[in-house]
Amino acid sequence: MTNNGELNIPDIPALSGTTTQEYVYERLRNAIMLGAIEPGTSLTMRGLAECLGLSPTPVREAVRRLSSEHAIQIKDNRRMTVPLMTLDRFEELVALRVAIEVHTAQRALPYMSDVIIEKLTEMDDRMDGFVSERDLDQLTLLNQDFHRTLYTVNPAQASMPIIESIWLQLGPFQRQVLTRVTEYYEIDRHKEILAALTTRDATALQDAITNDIRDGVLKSGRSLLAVIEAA
Amino acid sequence: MTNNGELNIPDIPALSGTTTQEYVYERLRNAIMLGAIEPGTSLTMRGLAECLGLSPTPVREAVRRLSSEHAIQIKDNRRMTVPLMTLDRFEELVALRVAIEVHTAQRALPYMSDVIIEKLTEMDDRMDGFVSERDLDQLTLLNQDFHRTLYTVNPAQASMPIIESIWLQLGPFQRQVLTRVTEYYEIDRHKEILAALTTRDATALQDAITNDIRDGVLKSGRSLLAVIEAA
DNA sequence: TTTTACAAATTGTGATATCATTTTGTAAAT
DNA sequence: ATTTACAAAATGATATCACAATTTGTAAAA
Repeated sequence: MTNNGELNIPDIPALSGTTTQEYVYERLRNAIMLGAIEPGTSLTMRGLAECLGLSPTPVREAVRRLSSEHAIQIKDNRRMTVPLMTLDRFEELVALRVAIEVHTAQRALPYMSDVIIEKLTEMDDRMDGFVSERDLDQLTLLNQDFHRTLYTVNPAQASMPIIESIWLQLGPFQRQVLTRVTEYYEIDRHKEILAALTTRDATALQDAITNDIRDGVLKSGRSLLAVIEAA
Repeated sequence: MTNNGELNIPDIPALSGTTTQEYVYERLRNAIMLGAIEPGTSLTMRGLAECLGLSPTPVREAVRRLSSEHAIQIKDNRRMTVPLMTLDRFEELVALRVAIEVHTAQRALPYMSDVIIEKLTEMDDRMDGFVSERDLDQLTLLNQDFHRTLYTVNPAQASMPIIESIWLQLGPFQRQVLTRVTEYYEIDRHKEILAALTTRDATALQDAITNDIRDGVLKSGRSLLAVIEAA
C-alpha cells in the first residue's frame, strides 16, 4: 500500500437511490474542493478503494470523471494527484472564471425576480455569520450556493457545469491560500451584486461579479505562488 | 438486444500505448461529433459493448465520461441517447461559445507569431478545398483544428477543454442542420480572423470570432428548431 | 381490439479473477 | 556511501461473474 493510510476523506450523506460510483464521485469531489486531499499527495486506485471500503471498479469510474474535469491528474507512474497550482494556470483560471461568470450573470439578469433577490440577500446575511466564525467550509459552500442560485434563474442556462468545473480546479489552491493567510478580510462584493440586480443594471453587475471574483483570493494567491515558484 | 444492430460507429485508428477505455471514448466522441449516432437513438451499455466487440467495463467508463460532458444523456429507463437539441439550449450554447472563444482568442493574441499565422492561413486554404468538395467530415475537423491551433498558442490556456466540450454538445445538431440545408455557403470569416491576427487588432479579432461562430449555423439552426418545436 | 398478468430475457452495477507492467524492497557490488 | 541487480509485491486494465431490478414478449382475460 501507499501513503493512503494517512488519507482522511470526509464522509458525506449517501443519497438513496444513487449508485456507488456516483457516491464516490461526490465524496471525492467534496474532499478535493474542501482541501481534504492535499495537492501533490500520491494516490492510487486501489488505495482509494481500500480507504473507502469498496472495490476498485466504482472508484476508477469516479476518478476518471474527475480526471476528465482536471480535478485529478493521472501521472505516468501509476500514481494520481490533485494537481499543484502554477502562477500561469492560476491567472488563466481566474480570468476564465470572470469571463464565464460575467457572461452567465448577464444572461440571468432578464429572469431576475424580487423573490430571488430576497433569497440571495438572506444567503449573504448567513455568510456574514460564517465569516465572523471563520468557518471556511461553510463559507465556501454557501458562497458557491449564492453564485449558483444567481446563475440558474436562467432556466435554459448551459454554463453552470462549466463554472462548477472551474471552481473545482481552483478549490484546492484557494483553500491553501485561505489556510496560510492569517488576516482574511473580504470586502463584501455580494452587496454590490445585490444592488446591481435590484436596479437591473447590467454594467454594474459586470463590475460587481468581476470584483467579487478578483477580490476573493487573487492577490493572496499571486503572492503565495510567487513565493512557491521562486523555490 | 436493442436496436443497436443498425448502429454504425465509424472506426478510428487506435493510438498504440493507449487503453481500451480511452479508445472507446475517442471513438464514441468522434461518432457523436460527426453525427454517426442520430440524436434520440436508444443506446445500452451492453449493446455498445457488443457492437464494439468489448466487455462492458471499458465502455461504461467511456460512456460515463461522455455523460459528464453532456454528450450522452443517461435516461432513467436504462437507456441512453445523444440528447435532442432545443431552441433555448441552442441559443445558450452558441452564446456561450462566443463568450468563451472570444475570451480565449484575446488571451492568445499576445502569443501570436507570424509562423502560426502562416500555418493558420495554410489550414484555411485547405478548408476552401473541402468546401467545394462538400466533405462535411473533413470540413468540421479542420475547422476545429483551425480554432484549436489559434487558441493553444497561449501555452498556459485552461479553456480549451471547455471549448471542446461545447463543440461536442453542438456537434450532433450542427450536423443535422448541415445535412438538411441544401444550399450551404459560408461567408469566409476565417479571412477576417487572419487579418485581425496579422494586425494584432483585439477588437477586430473579437468581431471576427463572433461572426465566424454566428454565421456558422446559427440562422439555419434557429429555423430548423422553430419547425421542430412547432410540432 | 384493448387491457392485464406474468414468465423469460435483458440490463446496469459492483465485486472478483487474471495478467502484463511497474514499482519497491533488499542485498550484493562498486 | 552509491550504485546495481533482481526477486517480491503492488498496480492498472479488462473480462467475467453474480445479482437485483427492469424491460420485453406472449398469452389469457376483458
